[in-house]
Amino acid sequence: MISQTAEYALRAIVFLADNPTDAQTAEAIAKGTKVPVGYLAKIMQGLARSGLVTSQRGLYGGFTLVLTPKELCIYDVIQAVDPIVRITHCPLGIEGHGTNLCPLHRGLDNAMAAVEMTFKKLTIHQLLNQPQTSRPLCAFPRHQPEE
Amino acid sequence: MISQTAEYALRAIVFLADNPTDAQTAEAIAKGTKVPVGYLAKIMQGLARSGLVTSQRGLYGGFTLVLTPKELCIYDVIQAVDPIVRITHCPLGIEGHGTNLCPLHRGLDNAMAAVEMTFKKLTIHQLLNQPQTSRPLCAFPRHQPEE
DNA sequence: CCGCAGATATTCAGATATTCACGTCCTGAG
DNA sequence: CTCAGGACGTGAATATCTGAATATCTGCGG
Repeated sequence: MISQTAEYALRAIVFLADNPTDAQTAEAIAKGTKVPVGYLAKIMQGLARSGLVTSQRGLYGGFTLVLTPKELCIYDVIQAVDPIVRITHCPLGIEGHGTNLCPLHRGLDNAMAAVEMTFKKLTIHQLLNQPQTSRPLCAFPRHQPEE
Repeated sequence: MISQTAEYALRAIVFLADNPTDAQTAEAIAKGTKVPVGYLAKIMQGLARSGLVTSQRGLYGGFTLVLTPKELCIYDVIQAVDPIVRITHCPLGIEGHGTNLCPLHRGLDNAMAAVEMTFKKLTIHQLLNQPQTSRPLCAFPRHQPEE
């Protein structure tokens, strides 16, 4: 349902949102989110290309969020790494289904639309400050960046 | 988002619902839904094992729906072929997240719950008799089964 | 110029999609 | 009752795609 890549990307974004003071290196993010370093690097590149984060090479380099957690929703992240693809035309290639889909795919697409809506309404800020649950984040229960 | 397998399974189910008079052979379903025969056979076996369809070997054999289209929802079909797996515990293995997930995965799981709900509310019957769209089904716009 | 850190490329592993061959069971005819 | 053919059942083999790991290159700062 939700790909591993999306999971990782979300963890990384949340990590960045939780440590906004300075740029976080790929290694630091990987450690804090328990994601394989090499793979995370690739994911971060994707996020950078999509404009969600900026990357800085060299000493004291790393990744930084472009938007504030309030402006950033889960949908943006997911769309950046493996996009939710809506059904725009009949997969069977039936002619005449250009504008209006057949009921089957209409229904499926409606479901996808519901997912999109859900993800669009959820911001990173909401994740970090949710009222119901106690813990602020999975891997790091309200710790201070050790330094 | 929705796997190819689920797509195929849904097409097959809809095909059966649209031709309820007698058992449909795998080949017939494959032709009517433009699905590779061999692969569809395997999918149908899965549906049979899940109890959604019954199979009959021999001459005039084939597959038949067990429930009526009104009793069968998309969720059942999808769950039979590649189930939607809900997040029940923190993928990071953080202790103390047994009962209440961290906000991130809580949010993701909520999204999945929304999908589940959407699929559970959509019956095959609704697909075939949707008011908005004109065509009853993709591959076969209100044809009579040629015999 | 040298080391750090991201960028890129290559490779590997696993899952998914697809095909094929053979076995097994059912039906109907003789 | 038997037999032949039709149709599902099962498993293996193949191809393709995605996820993941590794190694090398490029750019930045001191």
